Amino acid sequence: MSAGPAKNPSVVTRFAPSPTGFLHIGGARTALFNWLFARHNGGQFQLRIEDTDRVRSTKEAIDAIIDGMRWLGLDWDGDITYQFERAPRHTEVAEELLKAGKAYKCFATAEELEAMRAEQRAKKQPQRYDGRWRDRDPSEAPAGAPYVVRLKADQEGETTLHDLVQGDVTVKNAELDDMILLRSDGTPTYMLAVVVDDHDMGVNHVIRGDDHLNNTFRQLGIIRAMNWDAPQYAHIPLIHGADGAKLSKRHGALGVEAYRDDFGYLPEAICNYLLRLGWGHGDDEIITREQAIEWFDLTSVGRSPSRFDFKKLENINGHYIREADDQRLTDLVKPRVEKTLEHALSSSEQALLLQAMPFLKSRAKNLNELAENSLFLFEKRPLKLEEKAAKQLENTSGSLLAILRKTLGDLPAWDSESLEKALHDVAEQADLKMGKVAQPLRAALTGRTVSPGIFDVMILLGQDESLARLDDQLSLSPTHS
RNA sequence: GACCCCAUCGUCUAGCGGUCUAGGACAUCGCCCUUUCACGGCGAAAACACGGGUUCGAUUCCCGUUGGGGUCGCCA
Repeated sequence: MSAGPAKNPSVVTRFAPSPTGFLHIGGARTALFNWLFARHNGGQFQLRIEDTDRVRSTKEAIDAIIDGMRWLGLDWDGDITYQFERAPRHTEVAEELLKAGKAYKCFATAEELEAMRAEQRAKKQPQRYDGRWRDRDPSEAPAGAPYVVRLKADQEGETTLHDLVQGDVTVKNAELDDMILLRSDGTPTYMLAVVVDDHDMGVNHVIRGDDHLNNTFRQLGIIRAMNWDAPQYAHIPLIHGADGAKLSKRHGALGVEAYRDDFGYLPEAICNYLLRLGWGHGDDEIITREQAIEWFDLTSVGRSPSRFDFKKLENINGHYIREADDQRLTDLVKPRVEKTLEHALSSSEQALLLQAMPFLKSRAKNLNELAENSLFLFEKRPLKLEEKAAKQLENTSGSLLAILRKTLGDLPAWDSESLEKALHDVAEQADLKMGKVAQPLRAALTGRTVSPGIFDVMILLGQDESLARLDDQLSLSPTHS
């Protein structure tokens, strides 16, 4: 039954995106892992919007993130926390640290610091704040001069992080400089805010991108200064583009809504793909949400970055399309078809789409292909033939089409059995292989060389429409005119 | 430049000292099924980065090299 790793209902995870853009694919995976870990343990999964950057944070981005989370089925517990609203609390902690002598005021100007860094760069020294105000008294500063509050970080010893994914990572405390807690305008920085929020929200498992690994040591400094318990950390490797470099737009660094709207992927396919990127469960490839919840654990998360592979995503998406409910697919494909057709589908056309879905869905890897492949059902006569289809008909004798037209026209019953027999008879009489008969017929009926089975096509189209489309081609046939 | 992380087929991965003549999946290439295209089935090709150790024995442990990545903001 419960084959998965041991459960711990006290687990609290969170996803904390900054709303400066859409929910990108890497963020989606981080959210998924946090969600899975919480659900597996029967714990809590929280959503926190890190909107402390007032200039770059937008309402649109917040909506896009929430929309993306919902689409992927990643539901969170409780209300969304907006970090900016908690600024007073962050400031309070900074003041407390200041009072306890664990933080201090630094009056160095931005220009001064830039000069310091430039010098360090020139001397090929590590770039970090040199602690010039660490032991000076504020009275040494010009009256009323602006200042930032910095953490008085430990200079001696080293810190070892027991990361749930990366293992033990040790960094010398001397490597870390005194980070800014409060900006000169009094607003809290990200470093302070995350630590305080995670603590106050009871977050005990921080699962985030590898790019935060170095930050963790700084954050640990604040936690130590406050005498708080540190959460467990799990730094998951980043997703790279197909070329191994940082995920660029061209290589998939798009918002999840692009995967939904532009590429036509199903959320379950995205989740399955993302789950397998960096995490594995033996040889399992297709993993249901229930299995994922049951099996997910942090110890099986890989330590190396993985490359984003559209081909594999397409394959998985194709699998889920084949599995998906016909009505659901019809609803998803309808707007795409309507966009191409430039008019709304009538209720009978929608019914036809639904009826065709079982034959369409095994041939598509995404919803765009699905829509594209269904177009022949709705196109108005006379059909515009694809180049290959036109060529196919050119190479077909008009007499064969005429025989087909007559045979099919005389058919009293329009079901697959009758149609199959009719076509076989025609092929036999003309001494042709089935393909030589079916292909031109397909070209005439769909305008393409690729379609669902020819009998299915005829049934979907109906006898009248099928014959009419055949007539269209017959009237154009040189041997007939 | 400093610090940190990573390293199995083209890609995602299984492997947790002997079971490995290294398994699966995607992609690729054959064949089969077949009215086309898919689906499905069968098969092929394809990897332990390199060099040192440790060990009776390393893909698995340690060190180094190389190669990738991340971080060094009054951004998050």
